Amino acid sequence: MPTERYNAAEAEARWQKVWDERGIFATPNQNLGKKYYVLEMFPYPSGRIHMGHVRNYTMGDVVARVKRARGFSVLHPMGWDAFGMPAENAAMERKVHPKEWTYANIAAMKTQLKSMGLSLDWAREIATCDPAYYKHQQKMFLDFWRAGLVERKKSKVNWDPVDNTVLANEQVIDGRGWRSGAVVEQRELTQWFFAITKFAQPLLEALDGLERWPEKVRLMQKNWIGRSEGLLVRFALDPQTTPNGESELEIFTTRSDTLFGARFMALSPDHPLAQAAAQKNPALAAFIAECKRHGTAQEIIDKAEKLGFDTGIKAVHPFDPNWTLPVYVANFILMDYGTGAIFGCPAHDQRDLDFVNKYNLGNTPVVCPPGQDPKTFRITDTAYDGDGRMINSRFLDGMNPAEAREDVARRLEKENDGNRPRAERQVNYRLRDWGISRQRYWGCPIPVIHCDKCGVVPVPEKDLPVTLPEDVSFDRPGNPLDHHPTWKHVACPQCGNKNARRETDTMDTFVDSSWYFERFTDPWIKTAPTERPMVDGWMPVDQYIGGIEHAILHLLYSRFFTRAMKETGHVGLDEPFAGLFTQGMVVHETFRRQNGEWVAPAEVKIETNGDARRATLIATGEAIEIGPIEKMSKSKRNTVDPDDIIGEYGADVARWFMLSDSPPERDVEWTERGVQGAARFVQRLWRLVGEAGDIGRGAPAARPAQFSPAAIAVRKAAHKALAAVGDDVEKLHFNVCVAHIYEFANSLSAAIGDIDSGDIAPDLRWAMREAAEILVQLFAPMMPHLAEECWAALGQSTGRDTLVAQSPWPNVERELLIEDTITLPVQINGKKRAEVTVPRDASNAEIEAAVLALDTVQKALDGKKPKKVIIVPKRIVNVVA
RNA sequence: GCGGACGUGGCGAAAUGGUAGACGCAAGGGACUUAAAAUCCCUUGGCCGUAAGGCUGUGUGGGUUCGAGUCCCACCGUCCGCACCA
Repeated sequence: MPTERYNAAEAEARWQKVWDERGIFATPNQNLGKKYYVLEMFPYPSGRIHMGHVRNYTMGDVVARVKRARGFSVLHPMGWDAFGMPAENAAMERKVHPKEWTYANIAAMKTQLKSMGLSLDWAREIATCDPAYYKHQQKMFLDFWRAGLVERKKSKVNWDPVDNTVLANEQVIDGRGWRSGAVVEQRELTQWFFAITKFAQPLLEALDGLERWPEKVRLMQKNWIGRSEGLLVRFALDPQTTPNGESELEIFTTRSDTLFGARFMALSPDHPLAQAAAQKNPALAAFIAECKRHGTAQEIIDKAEKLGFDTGIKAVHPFDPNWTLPVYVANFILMDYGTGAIFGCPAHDQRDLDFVNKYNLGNTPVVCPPGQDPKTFRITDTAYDGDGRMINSRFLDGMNPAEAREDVARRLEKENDGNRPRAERQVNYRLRDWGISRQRYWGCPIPVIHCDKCGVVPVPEKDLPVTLPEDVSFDRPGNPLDHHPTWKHVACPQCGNKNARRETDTMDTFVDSSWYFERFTDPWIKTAPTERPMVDGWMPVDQYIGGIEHAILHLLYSRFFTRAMKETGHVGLDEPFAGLFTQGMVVHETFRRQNGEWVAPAEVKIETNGDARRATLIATGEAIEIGPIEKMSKSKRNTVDPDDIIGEYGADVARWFMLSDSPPERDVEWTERGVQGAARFVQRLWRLVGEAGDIGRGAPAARPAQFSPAAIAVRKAAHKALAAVGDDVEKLHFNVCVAHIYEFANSLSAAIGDIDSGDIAPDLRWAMREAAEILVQLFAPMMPHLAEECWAALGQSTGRDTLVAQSPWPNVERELLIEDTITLPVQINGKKRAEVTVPRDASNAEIEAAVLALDTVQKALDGKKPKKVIIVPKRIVNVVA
């Protein structure tokens, strides 16, 4: 057995080559048998991997390697989310073509990922910017369109007047464009939408079935979809007061029980009735213009006063023809929720109360809280939105609000306003349709042609893909596709009109990432997005792993997309991800110079003196302030480059440390001390396996029939660790797996230390070899290179020539987990006072007798009989004195 | 404002309602060494005690239970998500 230090750099490259040459991680699309699909969220090719990637892909790799060892056909692919803004920014800043920049980044990052030793099937690699990929996306766009899942409609968008582009809500910071800093305008543009709202209800309902998703993510999606049940009520208007004789106003409410507390009606500034009234009322027009000037940025909304303008229109209370309500236009009513109009019940809605208090409209409480006297209950500054009894509400008085809502709904449903009921029960969702149009170059072209005669015409399938032109210029602001001299000018595929134009908008990059996991199941098929037997065989993804930041957007879009693909025949399932795991971030201390400048960890030297730590700048010796621990980011310069770590310590050390310190869903702090601890353990394992292997070398080939107590002890430790790691890895408790492996290594070291090296019995030699092999197999998913090296060294003595990456997961011998005697803690009145050791199969009566015989118990009982003796089998005994 | 999660040694953390602190890091002591590195051994929640041992201890206060870090209620603190949604 070798005794020199394990040389990670040399060994890792060597084993990666072996895996590669033997192609052991390629998963053929045949005889799937027991399948397991493990996937990490694919990266954006920014140019370099970061520690977050290392953590994410290590977790996925552990799962993939364990499942492979357990006999599953494992699909574990990797690809590139390759479209997006940064490539265009690079083009503008560095005069490099987005495609060139993107593919150079992919090449660089692929080299980095390979150095991590991930068990990926690179034969399935895809890049979303490849026409061979986005061709199918365009095909599905057209399929969705035919299926009524794509709409083209006008909508308000965030428009950056400097960059000349639409911005997503996330790209608007304090009302300004994140890049240009320009004040963002609200513009009405005709955009392409995916009709995700058509699936609002199924997307909501299916959340309950996603049992292997974090509760947090399910809840976030539930809130995002935002279902609320209420009543659509048609208020009659006094036509004398409306601009064009309008006689009805529809509102949506969830509080129909408070109708008798109504004091006013309010319209969104964008409401048609408000717009019509403004035509005839310049002051109102001015008010509406003022409302629109205010952005939708959060800060503005928080501070904005509730403002209204009385239109002079009068609405009639649905239960009293003689009761009229003033109709206001108000700045806090959203046009795109409900009907864009409300009735205001100030006593039970804080926002409405603020409004009436400003305009002196008064309020009537209609729900009396429990314990309050209805005669004296008043509302002044704080609305009451709790439960209680109805008051001041005629026929509703005495009911609780839920009963009142039901009563109101029943009455108004029956009442008829000509041919329609006065009210209808309605469900509203907060979820909006997904606007996918982007005025950008580096994205998937929307396969549509605009013809003056035929309107909007789909690109015929034979003409797909619509590819991006490569000769584009980024010198002018705006969309290069629009500026291109020839690209957009085409003939209409329907009528032949020579003056038709291509759609120059491209798709949101979230579309690209909404189905890549389905493409991975057969990335070779050229004629369709998916090959049904394959996609149906592999899907769903059994374990998806990624950051919590995708809890809503990516994961909701993907759920929608899979449903849309099912409707158009591309897949056979609704939910793409059976199991989801959201991993925590990698965080690091921050360092600052006296002048406030951030300093990178590599530039800082840290000295410790007892518990005190002192940092200095290596270059100058200047004292450095050690700041808070924060997410690794370029701006704070607290990043650690995976290449540097892999170069210095090896990939196994990086992988082990990423798994060892914190539970995977929590943030993990990257520390030099921690990395060194992992590096020490790598060498320790190398020595330990060597020592155990030496002892095991003389072992008989066949399993001995009998084992000595020493051999049994070794075997028990091995099989206990095997069982524990096996369980915890299924639960993704990698940090606990790491602890079990440490524990096993410690006990194996101790066992070796106890052996008298003179004459070692064959059964002990056999047990040692078994233990060493189990140890290697346990850490192999986490430190695959070291494991291969150890496995090969152990194999020398038996002539075995296999890869640990291809060896089956060992079977746990359950009988080794059972002890002959068990030691039970003994409590007296719930406090632990003693221990008692009894045979495993002792009866409760025997245990009780043994416990009552204990000195401690005798003393505590002081001659009296215990009130009760509780015996929890194999757990604990509690004597109640 | 609404919703959710979390709170355990000096630190990262374990713990199906059943012996709190496994495992790692850091720290202290020791062995080996001319010395250092590397490695190995011991100690390490707090308080009292020479010791045996005792008391105390999972943010705070209550409760359920034979038994609570774990379940329930209230409060304090931290973090996250959503937010003019009718």
